[in-house]
Amino acid sequence: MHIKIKEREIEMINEALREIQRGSAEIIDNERVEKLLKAYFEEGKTYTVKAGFDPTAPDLHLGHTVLLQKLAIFQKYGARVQFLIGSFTATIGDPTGKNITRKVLSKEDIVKNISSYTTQAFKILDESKTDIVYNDDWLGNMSAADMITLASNLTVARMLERDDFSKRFKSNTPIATSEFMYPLLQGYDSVYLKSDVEIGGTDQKFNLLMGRQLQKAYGIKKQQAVLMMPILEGLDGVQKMSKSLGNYIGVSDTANDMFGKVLSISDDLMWRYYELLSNKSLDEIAALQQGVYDQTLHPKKVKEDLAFEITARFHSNEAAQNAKAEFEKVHAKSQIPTDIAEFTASEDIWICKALVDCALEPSTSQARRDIKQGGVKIDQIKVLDDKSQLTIGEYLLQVGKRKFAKLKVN
RNA sequence: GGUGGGAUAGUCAAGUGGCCAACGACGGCAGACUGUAAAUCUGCUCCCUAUGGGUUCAGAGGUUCGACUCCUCUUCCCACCA
Repeated sequence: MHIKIKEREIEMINEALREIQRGSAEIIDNERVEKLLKAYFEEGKTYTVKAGFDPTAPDLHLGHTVLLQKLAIFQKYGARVQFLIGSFTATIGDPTGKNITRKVLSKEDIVKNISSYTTQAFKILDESKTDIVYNDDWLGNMSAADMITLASNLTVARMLERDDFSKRFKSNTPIATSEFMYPLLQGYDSVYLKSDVEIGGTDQKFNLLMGRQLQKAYGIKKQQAVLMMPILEGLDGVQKMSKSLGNYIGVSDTANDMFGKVLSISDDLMWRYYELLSNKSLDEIAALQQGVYDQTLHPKKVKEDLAFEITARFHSNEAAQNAKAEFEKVHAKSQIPTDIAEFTASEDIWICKALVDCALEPSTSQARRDIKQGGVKIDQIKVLDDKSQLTIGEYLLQVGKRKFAKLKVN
C-alpha cells in the first residue's frame, strides 16, 4: 500500500517536471526544482517563483505570455508567483537586446503602465497565487553605501563578458555606467525576495545567474533555480517579438487582428509558436507536423487551429469563431470586412486628402503613389485619377487589401 | 585634461563644391501570384491639389554664383593617451 502511494507520487512529480521543462531553453539546478516539487507533493509545501517584468510598455504581447504560461504551470504545482514589477530598474533601462541605451522612464509613466499590465497578465495567471511586488520598495531606499557593497560583487571584466555588453563595446556603441548596475539590482531582487526559482528569457541569463551569485554572497543557503525560456520570434520570424519592432501580437489586440496575425506567420515559424504558445501536448504537435509532412494535413488548416487556440485564449471561443469567419470573408474571398471605421467630411474633398483624413495613408504623396499603382479603390472600383474629388454621398474607401474606411461627405 | 576620428532619410550605409531629394542594403507600402497578411517576382519609399513648388544630410553662423561636401563655434559619440 505504502509503496503504491510512493509510486504514484513519483509519477506525479515526473509529470510536473515534464510540463515545467517543456519548451525551456535551459534549466540551471534542475535538482532544486525537483526537490521543491517533491516537498509540495509530499508535504504540501509551497515555494516561490520570481519573474521580473519591465513596465516600459503598457501592453503585453505573446512574447511575454510564454513566460506567463510557464508561471501558470508552476502555480498548478504549488508555486506562489512573485510578479516583480521593475519599477525601480525601469528608471535605469536594461540594455538587453538593444544596442542603444534605453531611454529612462518617469515614475508617472510606469505607474500608468502597471495596471493595464497586470489585468492582462491575469488572463493567464491565477491571481490568488500571485504576489505583485515593486522593486523600488526595497531598491528605492538603498543607501549609496549599500549600492557600493552590492557593486563590489561584480568585476568589470565579468560584466564585459556579458554578450551584449561586449558586442556594444567592440562596436563602439556607448554603454552608460548605470547600465552596469542593472544586473546587480535584478540579482538583488532575488536576495530580497528569497526566491526559490526565477524564470526569464534566455537573453536574461546573465542577470538570472547574478541572482544566484548574490543570494550566495548575502548568505542565503539555497540559491534559486533558474529556468530560461527561448525568446519568441516576432511575426517576421527573425527578430524577437517586441513592440518597438512592430512585429508583435498584443494580448489586447482584437480577435480579428490576433487571428490574422497568427495566420500571417510563415509555416516554419508556426511550429515554434506551437511549441511555445499552444497548450497542445508535444506528442500532438509532433503528430500535426508529421501530417503536414505526409501532406495528409494542410498547413493552412494547422495554422488556423493555432490561430484559433490563441485567439480563444485571450477572447472567447465565440470571438475566435467570428474572427475565423471574418478572415475567410476578407482575405480568402476578398470581401469587405464587417466593422469599418467611419468618417465624415463637411464638404467636397479631394481623394488624396480623404485618404489621409481617414488614416488610410500617411501623406497625400503616398496616396498619389498608391493610386498610380492601382492600390486604391472606392466602392470596390479602382481609382484611376489622383485628382478626383468626392462629392456628396457615402463611399467605401480601400487601400491595398486590408485597409478600409467609410466616408460620408455632406 | 590632451590628440585624433565621427554624426546622412525608419535602420544600416554611400556620397568629399554644382550631374543630390541624395547609390545600395534592410525594413515598410502597393501590384501580380498563392492555402494566408507566407514564399517568389515587379514597382514605390521627405512633404505639398504637383510634368511644378517647398524643406532636408547633428545645431548655429560663415566662405561661395552655388555646400551633405570648405571654414568657425556648439552639442553628442568613439578611440588612444593621461
